[in-house]
Amino acid sequence: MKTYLREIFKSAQNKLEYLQVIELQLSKPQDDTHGDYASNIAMTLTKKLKRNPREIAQEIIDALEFDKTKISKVEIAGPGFINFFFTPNFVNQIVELINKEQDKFGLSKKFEGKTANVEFVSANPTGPLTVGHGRNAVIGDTVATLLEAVGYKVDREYYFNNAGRQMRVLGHSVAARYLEFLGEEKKFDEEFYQGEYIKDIAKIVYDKYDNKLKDKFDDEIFKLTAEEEIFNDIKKSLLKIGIEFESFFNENDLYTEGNIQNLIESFEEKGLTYKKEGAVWLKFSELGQEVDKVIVKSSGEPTYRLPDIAYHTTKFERNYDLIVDVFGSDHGATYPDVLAGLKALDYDTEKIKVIIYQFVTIMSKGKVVKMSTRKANYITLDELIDDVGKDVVRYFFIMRNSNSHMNFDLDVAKKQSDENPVFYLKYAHARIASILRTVEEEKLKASYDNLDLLDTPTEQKLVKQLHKYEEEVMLSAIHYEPHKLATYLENLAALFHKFYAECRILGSETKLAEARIALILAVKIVLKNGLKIFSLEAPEKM
RNA sequence: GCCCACGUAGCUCAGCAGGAUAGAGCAACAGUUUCCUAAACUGUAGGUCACAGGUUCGAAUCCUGUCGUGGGUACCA
Repeated sequence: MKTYLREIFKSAQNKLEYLQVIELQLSKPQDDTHGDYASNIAMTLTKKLKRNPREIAQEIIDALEFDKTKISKVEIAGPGFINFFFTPNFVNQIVELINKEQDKFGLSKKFEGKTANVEFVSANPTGPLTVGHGRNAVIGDTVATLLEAVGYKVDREYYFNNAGRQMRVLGHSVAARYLEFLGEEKKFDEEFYQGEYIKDIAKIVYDKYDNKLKDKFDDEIFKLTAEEEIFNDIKKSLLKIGIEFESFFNENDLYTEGNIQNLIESFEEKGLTYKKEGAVWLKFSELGQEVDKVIVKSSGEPTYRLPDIAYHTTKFERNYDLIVDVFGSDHGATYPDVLAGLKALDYDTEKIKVIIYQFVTIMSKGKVVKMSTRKANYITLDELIDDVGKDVVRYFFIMRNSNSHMNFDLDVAKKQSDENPVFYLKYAHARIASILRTVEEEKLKASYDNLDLLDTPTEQKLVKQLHKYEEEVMLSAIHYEPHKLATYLENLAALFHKFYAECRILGSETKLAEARIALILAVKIVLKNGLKIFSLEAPEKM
């Protein structure tokens, strides 16, 4: 529809010169008595032409030449909108197209040949994934799928750090629990990880080594066993919600491969570093940041900024066209440093897109649950999945804008899981499947010969919603906003349920029934394709 | 103090690439099953789009300020 309008406006440019210089904006009016598409072009021209907008609108309409079998009506409304109404005959052609393309419908080749790296989760192996990581995981995975839907070849990447202070404390925590097994009361330090899983890991060490590590509190075994066990659990949890990574990137490799050292030298060569109080500072103030910051501590250890920058240089060296990072709002202040550092080294930071999502506030029994991995007062992602199911968890985390603070009432989620919107979507799909089973028994089949019979307001709304699918996928992908597609699918399901209530198939005249079957087949395909982007099941029965 | 995000119906949130009368779900109330799945549909009620200015033909949407909420502001990651 939109393409056709652009075409007829283009041909009219010869008649009206002012159409050549102005950009044509087409919008979908909220109220359908205002047509299928509206243009504000006459209003934007008022100033330039110093004429009444309605008058200009009339002049434009007179200059437009269009096919009467496609456009049924063009009218001027309100202050000077030009409203276009399409014929069912033209609009309904999409039904056949969708049925022809099946699961390819909605996919785009716009970014074919381009590669993207999406980094997400990236939790260090110090404990099980929590509900908080869940939002990160699902946003990252869904954005990756959306990018694939518009043509990108995507690598999902998990970045982790198995060195450093956090991990030392983890090792000590296990060692302390291990000593408890041996009956030795080593005081369990307050900074140790409190979770029960530490005891499980200590038990594994004990089973393997008995009491041989009794006097080796600092032995690497504790840390290594912990890392291995915890990572296994993390991968299991991820698999449980349908997420698999192409690669796990170990921060430690940046040290052993020399990336860190090379990076420091690069900064030095550019004259961007200086020493002060025994530490190495980077001149962030010359890179558009407020103050200079330490990149190597006086102890000789780099701060987190250095490996983060070095890590991103590897992404550039791996030649990705697009680099996406998914961070919680607690990292909001660190990524500008990374970008500034990369820019100083002449990397094209335009390729980097950072998605910052706001934290999920977990409510239980009317109270806010404060989460801390170390203190072990958290709800794990596994527990949540077991409680409400994978699909509800996934949908819950992408149905809202990443920028919005989200409240998650655990009690409500458990109690009302039946009323979750995800069931509404699935039910629409299952309902169609059910109709199709019945229709088959009645020996009725889909036909595209009389699609123009689908002309009631309800049917037209439903068909027009199908038209929007491709654009919604594209917009959700290029703006990294999965929730837009979720809103779209809910609207589609609502329109279908309304159609179901108003328009029967069995009992209708055969030609109409066949056209309606074609329509619901198309709706089913779009629902299924949309649900697939979210990695949700599209059930045939419920 | 400074930086980032948010503030829309009782609750959870869409709408924010400026457009016509601000939407959905839940909760409340009233209806709809001899008829393809009632996990559905229809209707009623519910709003100073935090507040105050500005930009313009037009602002929930863009800009400035104020208030409120969350996060950040380390030689922790």
